[in-house]
Amino acid sequence: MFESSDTIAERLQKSFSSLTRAERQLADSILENYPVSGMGTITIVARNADVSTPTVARMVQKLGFKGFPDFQAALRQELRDKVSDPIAKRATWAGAAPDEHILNRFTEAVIGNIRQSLGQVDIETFDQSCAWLADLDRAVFVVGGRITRSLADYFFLHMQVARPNVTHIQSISNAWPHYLLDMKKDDVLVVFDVRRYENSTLKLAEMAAERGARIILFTDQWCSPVSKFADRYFSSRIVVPSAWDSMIAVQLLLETVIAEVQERNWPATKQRMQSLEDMFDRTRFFRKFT
Amino acid sequence: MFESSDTIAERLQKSFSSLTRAERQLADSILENYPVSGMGTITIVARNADVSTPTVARMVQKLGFKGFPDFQAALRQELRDKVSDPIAKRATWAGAAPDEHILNRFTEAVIGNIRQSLGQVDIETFDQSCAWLADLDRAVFVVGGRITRSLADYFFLHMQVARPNVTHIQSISNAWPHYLLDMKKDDVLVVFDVRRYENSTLKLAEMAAERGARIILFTDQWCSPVSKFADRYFSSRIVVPSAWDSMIAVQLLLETVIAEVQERNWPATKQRMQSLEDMFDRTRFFRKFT
DNA sequence: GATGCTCTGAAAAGAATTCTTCAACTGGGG
DNA sequence: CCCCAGTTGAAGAATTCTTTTCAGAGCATC
Repeated sequence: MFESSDTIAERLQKSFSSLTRAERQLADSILENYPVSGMGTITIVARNADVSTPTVARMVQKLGFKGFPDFQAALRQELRDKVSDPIAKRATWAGAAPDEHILNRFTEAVIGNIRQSLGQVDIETFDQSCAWLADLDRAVFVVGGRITRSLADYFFLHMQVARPNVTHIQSISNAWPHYLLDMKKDDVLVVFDVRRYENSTLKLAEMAAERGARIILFTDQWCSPVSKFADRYFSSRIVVPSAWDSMIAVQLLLETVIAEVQERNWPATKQRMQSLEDMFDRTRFFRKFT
Repeated sequence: MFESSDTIAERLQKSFSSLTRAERQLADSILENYPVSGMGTITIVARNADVSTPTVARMVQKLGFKGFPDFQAALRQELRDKVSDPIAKRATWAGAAPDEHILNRFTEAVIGNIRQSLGQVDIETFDQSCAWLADLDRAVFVVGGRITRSLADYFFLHMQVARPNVTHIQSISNAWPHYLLDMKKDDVLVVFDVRRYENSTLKLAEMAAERGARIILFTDQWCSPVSKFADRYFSSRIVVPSAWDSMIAVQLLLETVIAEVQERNWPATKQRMQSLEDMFDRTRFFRKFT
């Protein structure tokens, strides 16, 4: 009678003529605020439609469901499909490869991560972080961990272009405390910490906080314990179909922060970039074209 | 503590830092497919998040609800409001920010880059590159440039987990030629080179090619001259609304390659990861949870 | 390395819910 | 006017869900 692909709304309309008076009343009520109205308990759904619970139970069975919970599960699934993003469901990314190719599966997951991570970013956090980083009166320190050291390095590199007074606290040595000597109140410490969270990073953050530094943390969805000491933090989703984690969402935030900081300091940044170019020209490390 | 006007998503984010490990796992699961994931019974919600039912009950109380049914009623009300809102808010990435905010503009550009870059990937190139990298008879060398050194470092780190015999040719010294001594025919050299292309990288690639190494190149859309010597290369779009370039598309390809190589060598990779974990446990550099 | 603390999930008690039965009702036809 | 088929809702039984209790496990501290 029903196609298994039918939505519940379709089933209701298809069988509307074979429903009794109270059942039609119920169907109307469900369709009226579809699909939310069907989400409560059977008691609530019944009361909203001014019918009795057995009426609801009977009707969902008429619709081909085993019982009310079965009906509701179908409704939830429908909503899930509907809400899940239109962009996410896009055609495959690497057009030449089949859907199941790792390129497509991986990219799909990454896009999802980006969406989620961006959706959770607090704008005030972003703007304030950029303001601190663009403030030339504050020195900037950057520290990463085992996995995130390359992110820290990347961030350091670009901050260095945008402004003076940036220090990368290399994670290789135990000389960390030395850096703290130069850290003044209101200086900025940018911390990267993802699973597995590192004890030494936590200690460093704690001591920096004691010195009155502003701490900006980039972490994953499970949130590093450094957040206790952080003035602002960004948490990103990093799960991909793989045995380890993807840094893409973190890097995206990072690049955006860099872009914004450079923008805020544009005159200075521009001049620094120019000087850099000049020096490159003179050293001939780089090729001008091709 | 909470405004009564706060959405549940906001409450979850606000109090995320005060949640425990299992609770964060749960919060994450609820946010992942918001708000549908919170709609089932407490048992279902708990199972989806891989936590116990008491954890769910405890968390919703922390969020200021009287119990799970109360929480769910609030969720339903929220969904009802959202659905009935006639002006469906246009989809932006960072929903809280206006369209013109740098977060949205930048992300939009990055997604475009990813789409373009992925669309141009040749599957044979991808598969062949992974095959070479997964072949334990070949040694792997990695080299980056000024900007790409952190990408090279990231790649090196993860390759090292997946297999033995990986070398990162650090760009800091002039000791490059030394590495060539160990490079045998059919070994693999992974080169990163984006604008401005570096002379020393080009020279290195040329000499490696002479020794019969397989060269895999990651470059930008304008294509480094190293491509002359490369057996396979990936070019990615890297333009963003900023004075410099975005490495996101490159990094995405990179991570996908890593995922595939680890997959191809899974038994070995798994064992190496296990050993690594064991060593971490013994050194106590890392925290197991929280 | 031992002690105290917090957190977590298993299990059970308590509180809903869902389902079933059955009597009452409605409206049409004899 | 009465009867009957079909429908409806009240009440109880069975099930499922929610909450509480409690013991074990992991982390921090000394």
